[in-house]
Amino acid sequence: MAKALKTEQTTNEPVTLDKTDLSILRLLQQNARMTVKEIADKVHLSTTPVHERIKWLERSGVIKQYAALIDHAKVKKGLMVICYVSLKEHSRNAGTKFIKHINELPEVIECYNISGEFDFMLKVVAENMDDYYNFHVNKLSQSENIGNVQSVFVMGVLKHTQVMV
Amino acid sequence: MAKALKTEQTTNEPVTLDKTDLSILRLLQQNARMTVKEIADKVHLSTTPVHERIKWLERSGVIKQYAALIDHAKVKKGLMVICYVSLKEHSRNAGTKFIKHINELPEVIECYNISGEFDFMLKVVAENMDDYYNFHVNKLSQSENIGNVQSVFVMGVLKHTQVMV
DNA sequence: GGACAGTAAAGAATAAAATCCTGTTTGTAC
DNA sequence: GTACAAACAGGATTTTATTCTTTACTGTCC
Repeated sequence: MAKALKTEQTTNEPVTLDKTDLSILRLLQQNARMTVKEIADKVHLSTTPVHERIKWLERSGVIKQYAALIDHAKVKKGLMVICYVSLKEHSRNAGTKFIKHINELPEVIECYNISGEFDFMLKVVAENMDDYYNFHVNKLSQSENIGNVQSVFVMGVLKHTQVMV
Repeated sequence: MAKALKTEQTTNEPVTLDKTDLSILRLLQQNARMTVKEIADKVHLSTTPVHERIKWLERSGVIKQYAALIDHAKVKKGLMVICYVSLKEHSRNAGTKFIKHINELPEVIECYNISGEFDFMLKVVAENMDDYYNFHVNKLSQSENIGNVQSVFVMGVLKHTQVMV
């Protein structure tokens, strides 16, 4: 049980994954509830090595989380908006404050620092247009450092997968 | 066990969730491996009702998937790019072909139909700039119907949560 | 008020899965 | 060939999920 003994902790270094690791990852990305036995059958191994590999993938930080994915529309968050934001002031402190603000807004489910005209790209979910307008005017724009904001509305989700390896 | 008897199948209708359902959802969005017992303790119920509620959330389609989330950088997919695409021709058939193409490209992990200047927004992961360039030139642009393509590079992930309710 | 139906939950029994332990196989260095 | 380590199989043990049975609560009809 070599991998089990590696004390590889969460650093930012990429790790080396063999064919079996990748097969296991692909299966778990699609269904995190798949049992070790089921995975073992699919990768043609017994449960022990599969279990050890999964634990190693968790310890090494390759698998960073197991999450239940929710149907937006079912929970009355049918509107998705991509929202671009530029700041007026770009000091370290101003940026930190903005990020803190974003993290307190539950409507914002993703936020990226991006290249180009705007500073940030946000993925926002809301119940409907009124709800989004309220978020825009009363929450997002409350930060005094917000410059421009531009909204792009998502009209349809064509692909949304977790599988990337 | 009222909810257990509801034969609510996956439609697009929003469903009604009470406080307890929302608490359970919040926990599972953060950690899909949390045991029924742990959840039960946190929501101050026994395992039975919690188990039944979870099963109902699955059957009704509120929980659409359990997924292992991967650290991009760890699996050598450190570069994330937001990619805008407009098509030359907008017929139903041309759109369908594009979507089919997108679904065959593993680098594209998300694809949205959007409002505004471009038709689609793609989230793409690649190993590095060369890898992305190769994707852009040899894969994405191979569709004969591609008009404009614009790439925005993600310089940092500031927030990425599954929790939306 | 009291019987009744419907709903929600607790507690215990059972089934299934994860986890751990022991030993075997395989490849490699000496 | 022998020693050693990595990777694995099979089975024992522990933990968890699932099911079953019983109890408690709520509102309605008579």
